[in-house]
Amino acid sequence: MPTASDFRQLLRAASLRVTGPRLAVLSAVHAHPHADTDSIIGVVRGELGGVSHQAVYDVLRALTGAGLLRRIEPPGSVARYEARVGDNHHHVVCRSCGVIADVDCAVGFAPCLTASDANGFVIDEAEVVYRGLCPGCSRA
Amino acid sequence: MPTASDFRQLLRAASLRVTGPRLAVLSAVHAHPHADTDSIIGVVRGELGGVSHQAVYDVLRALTGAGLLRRIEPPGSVARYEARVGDNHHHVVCRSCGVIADVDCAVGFAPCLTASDANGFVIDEAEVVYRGLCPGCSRA
DNA sequence: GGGTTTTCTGGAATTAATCAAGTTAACAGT
DNA sequence: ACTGTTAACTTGATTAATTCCAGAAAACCC
Repeated sequence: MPTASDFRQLLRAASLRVTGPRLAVLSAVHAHPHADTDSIIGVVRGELGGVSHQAVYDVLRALTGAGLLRRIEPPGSVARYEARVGDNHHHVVCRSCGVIADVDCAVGFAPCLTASDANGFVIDEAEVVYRGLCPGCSRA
Repeated sequence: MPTASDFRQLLRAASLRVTGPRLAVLSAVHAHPHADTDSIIGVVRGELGGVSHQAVYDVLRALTGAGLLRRIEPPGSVARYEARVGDNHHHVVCRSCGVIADVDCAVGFAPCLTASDANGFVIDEAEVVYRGLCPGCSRA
């Protein structure tokens, strides 16, 4: 788990000002992968006290834009954020309880990126969402 | 393009009552693939006159549940609907203008369904969203 | 430390979608 | 065809997530 000083460096490296809300959001997302905005607001407020929801929205947007966080929008869910960036990984969503887990790319390269017919689109990324049942729900 | 009588049969085969709003929604989604709910409401009202938005929401849910329509939720967009169901096809979203196009599965079978490590999940489906630039935007 | 620029606060507004109660209409069975 | 039952639709309010806005605070370059 990175330290506050690591987060500070990440922000500086991205030419972003170092602020309390930003450090707290980075820490919260590292500690709670796939958390939605509301949960992150809760964690951040638990750490810093009063922080406006708007600040968290702004921070999430800035950090996502800078590539320090990744925003995912699973079908049937609000936006969620994770700190694993830069590696080509995907997600599996449980049909029953909605829990999300990471799934590494099966074949070692960007999966399915070579679509047969892209209708003239220039494709640069493919995101895969798997659906199924998590270990707990598949037992029940 | 299917006729009103085709839609009627589809509804009956799914044990759904045949109503004006349902026929109009089926027709609208066939004519406008990847349309969002608001656009569909507009098309349906143009055809039938006054139809409540709630009716359209209800119809879309019923038809999706019956497998007559498919609901997609592209990142950064509201829910959209399409009439192509039952074939394993995916979508490409233009980063610039947001237009959506169909992409057939590259390899002929469910792509990437064989994830290397699924964390114990029982995976039964994989949906792929490609991102890139549409022909128009890639020229500009 | 001072000035500039970005960020945060507080509150209102927007958008998508759902909920709820009552009315209307489809269709199965006579 | 007529009627009863049940599903579907209407109307209006409500929730949830997110964004917009103007002003106050604070980060950081010098």
